[in-house]
Formats: sequence, structure tokens, C-alpha cells
Amino acid sequence: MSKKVKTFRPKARRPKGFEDRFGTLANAENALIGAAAGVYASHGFEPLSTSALEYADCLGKFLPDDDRPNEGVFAFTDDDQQWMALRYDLTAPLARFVAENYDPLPKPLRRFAVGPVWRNEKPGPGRFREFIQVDADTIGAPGPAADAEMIMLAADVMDAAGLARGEYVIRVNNRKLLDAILGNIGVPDTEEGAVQRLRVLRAIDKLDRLGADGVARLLGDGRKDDSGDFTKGAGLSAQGIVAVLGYTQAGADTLEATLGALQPLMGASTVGAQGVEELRAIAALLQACGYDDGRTLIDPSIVRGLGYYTGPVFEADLRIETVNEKGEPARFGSAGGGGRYDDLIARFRGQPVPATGFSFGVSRFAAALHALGRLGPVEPGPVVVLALEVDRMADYFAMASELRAAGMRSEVYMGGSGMKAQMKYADKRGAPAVVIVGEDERAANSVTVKNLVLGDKLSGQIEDNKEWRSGRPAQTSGPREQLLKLVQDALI
RNA sequence: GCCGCCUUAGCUCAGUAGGUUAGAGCGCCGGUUUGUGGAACCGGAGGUCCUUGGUUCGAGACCAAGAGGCGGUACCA
Repeated sequence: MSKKVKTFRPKARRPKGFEDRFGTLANAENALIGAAAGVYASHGFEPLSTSALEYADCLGKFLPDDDRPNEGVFAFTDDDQQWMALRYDLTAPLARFVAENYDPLPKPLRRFAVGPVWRNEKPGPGRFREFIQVDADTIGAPGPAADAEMIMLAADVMDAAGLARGEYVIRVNNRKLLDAILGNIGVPDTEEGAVQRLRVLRAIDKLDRLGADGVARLLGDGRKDDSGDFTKGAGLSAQGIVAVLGYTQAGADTLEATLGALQPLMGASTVGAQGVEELRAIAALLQACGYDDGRTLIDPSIVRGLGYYTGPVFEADLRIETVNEKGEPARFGSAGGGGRYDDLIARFRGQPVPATGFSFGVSRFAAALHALGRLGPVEPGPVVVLALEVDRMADYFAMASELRAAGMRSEVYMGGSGMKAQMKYADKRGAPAVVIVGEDERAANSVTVKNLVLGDKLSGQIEDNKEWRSGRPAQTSGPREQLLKLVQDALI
């Protein structure tokens, strides 16, 4: 008896959180990468590419989740039992690179980096497990001018990405202010205090979603959400909660007004006074350079979730309402952010190395544009040279080559189907025109060029298919030598 | 990770109280038109009804577990 052997067929499926990007989305991402990289390069930043994998201890303890180390990172052991991990951001690899090559590098070091990073987290709208960041960082510049430059850079990138004024805002704050507040209300400078501080950061991060009420609960004993899930709180006292919430709500409309409101909240704290001074210096530069026109704001409620920031922090927020496929409002989170991390390189070198940077979340930004229906018109396809006679491929290649030499995207049809299918192919590709050389044209040493855009327009006025076909609308013929001119005329 | 909802053709969905060969629209392929993308008309392909197990004479439908998707929450660009 013959037993039917079942051939194994893998189900074609994509890992969750990993997105295929094709057509418009891929083009949009590439354009955004180019725009951001162009801004950085024009400011004198040099490109640096590093590997996707790092030894896990080099990314190590500076993962955002200090309380859950290594979670959220894709990691495995190498042949020699060493833990390898896919990079989680572009900042940790930069710290490794700087520490490894410290002496010969120019200081300050200004570098930008482009590439995918990976996080093992639950995906959602605008949240992926693989996504592209474009970062700029300045290493070895301690003063607030470097931070101010990063903030202006962030605004420039948003502009270059095609946002109009008022469609985004860069919110600026300083970690030192919160440190001062927490110090004043008695959060200790210990391990335990660090855990508490992180919980406070994350609670404040949720102000826009949960409101002051929810955040107050997270600052205190904890909060139970609608689904019944409980989040442990930071355990602050009632006065502490009032102090922290009051601080986060101290933002005003102008840089000056906010600074004025923050100053008295710092009490006797020297760190706090220093933080306000830094913000004041940054604000002065933003004003002097004209970035205080609504593009930048001081907002004490911006803290950023990562633990490694030590000074000024900022976030680029979209101010355009986005909706999902069902028309419900969708939250995309920030499209970029950054700040100062003076201790990150010290892990390797023992001495603090001042550093500040900005990270542009290209994939999320593109997803937001997509949700907004703003990805722009589809790029026109190539001019398609029909392959009507299989033994004349060399002629077809020559024609496509001629068009390319004149700067036109052009290709020869590579399938095996007849003319009708080739026309459909060209249509689906968004080809602006096709070049038709069959038996008749060859015999007459001529070429026929059909303008598909015009043809599409004319088809709307023709009901009868006989007429549509025999009329051969939007089509011109001429001598073979005139190919380029015929195509150019058709595309005007 | 936790909680909730959902899963039938490529897509959007219908499928009556469990009862033969599971449907529609759109899309796709072909024909009318063997050298012409649209429209129209005609025809066709395409389904392990998410998976596994259970209840039943009989399950797309009922039950359980798992997977996947969506939303919230956690986390974050």
C-alpha cells in the first residue's frame, strides 16, 4: 500500500511586530531617513554604522527596564557561551564604540547613525519589535549649548520630514528638577530610592493618558485599570504626590513664564537651581535662534521613561489627531526624543563623559503619516518597454537603456504573457507610458509610445470597448531614432 | 506579561433553532477583443469554516484548551 507522503509546506507568515514595508511605505521611510540624515550631516555630524549584535553586557544594565533587566531584548548565547543581544537603541552601541576607541576620536565627537533596532515588546499601532531610528549625538560637550543644539536639530528634522508649523512641538525639561523635588520630599539617594524614582518617572509619563487622578494613584499606592489589572505605585506620601503633581503642572505658555514658575519649586536644592539655570540657558539659545515660535516648549511633565538620562530631556510630539482603520483615535506616542546621559560611557571608562543626543523614530513617524493618509502620491512607476517578440529582447533592452541614460526609470517586461497582460502589468505598476515595438513597428523601423495617464483619462469618456481599442487613444508613433523624444513628449 | 473582545475565500462580510455538495460583493484569472491597461457582459479558479480535543446520529454553529488578531494596561521611538 502506498502511504501518501505529505510534503511539508511552511505557512508563509511574518513574525508579530515585524513589518514588511513595500511601495509607498518603504519609499516614505527611505525619504525620512534621507531627510533626517541630511539635517545631521549638514550640521557636521559624521555617519557611524555599528553592528546589529552586541555583547549583552555592553548593552547591559542600561536597558530602560532597570527593574526587569534583559527583558525586552532579543538575546541568545554564542558558541562560546557569551550572551549576544540585538541592539535595543543606537545610544548604547555608541557608548561602546566611544569607550573602545576613545583616544583617537575628535572630542567633541559628533556622529549620526541610521538603522534598525529591536525590542521584544508587545506591538501595537506605531509600535514594532523592529524599527528604524536615526540618531545624532554629541559626545564630550558638557554645556547646555549642546542640548539646545539637539533640540533645534529635533525641530529641523520634524520640518525636514514635512510637518508644518503647529503640527509638532518639542517639549523640553530637565531631570534635575524632578531629582530636586524628590530629594526635597525625602526620597533617598539609594537603590531603593532609584526604584522609586523610576516609578515616579513612569507615572508622570502617563499624565496625558490617565490624567492627574490616575497619576496621583500611581505616585501613591498604585492604580487598578479598567480591565482590573493592578500597577504598583511609587509609594509617595500625600504631600509628595501634591509636590510632584504641582511640579508637572507648572508649565506655562512661554519659556519665560514656565521658568519663573519652576524656580520657587526647587526650594534650597542646589541640583534644582542648577537644573533651572540649564533650562534658562537652553531657553535663551532657543529664543535667540527663533525656535521659541511654538516649535519648542518647556514642559515639566516630560520626563522620558529611560533611566539613564541625567539632565535636559526632550520629546518630539505630533499634534495632529490620528485615527486607525476604524476611525477611532489612535495614540502613536512621541516621534522622537532625547536628552543628556553623562554617565553612560562612564560604565566602560570609570570617568564621566558628557553626552547628549536625539533619536528620531522613523518607523513610528511613517506609521503615523500612513494613518493620517499623508504618505503622498505613489511614486510614478517606470516606463515599461513591452516585450512582444521574444527574439528581439536585445532591442528592448537597448530602448530601456536609452531612456535610463536620459534619466528616466525604465524597464523591459520580463514576464511571459501576451500584450493584454503586459498592458495590465504596466497599469498596475503605475507606469506613465509604455513603449510598443511589435512586428509592425519593427518592419517600419518605428516605435509606438502610449501615454497611460492620458489614456486612463480618455477611457472615462469611451463606453464602447471596440471604440476604446481601435481608437488607440493617447498613442503616437514615430521613427525608432525618435524614441526618447516621443517618450518625453508623452510625459509632459 | 495581565484583562477583555474577535477569528468563515486575497479583502469586507452573510450563514437562519446544530441537518446534504458553505454563500455574496469586491478583487484575481480567462473569454467576448489571437497587437492594447478602463467600462460592460459571460465564464473560471480560490475555503484543513484558525488549531487540537470534547458533546452529538450529525458541528462553521455548542463546550474546553492553544494560536493569531484587535483594544486596554504594563513598557517604549
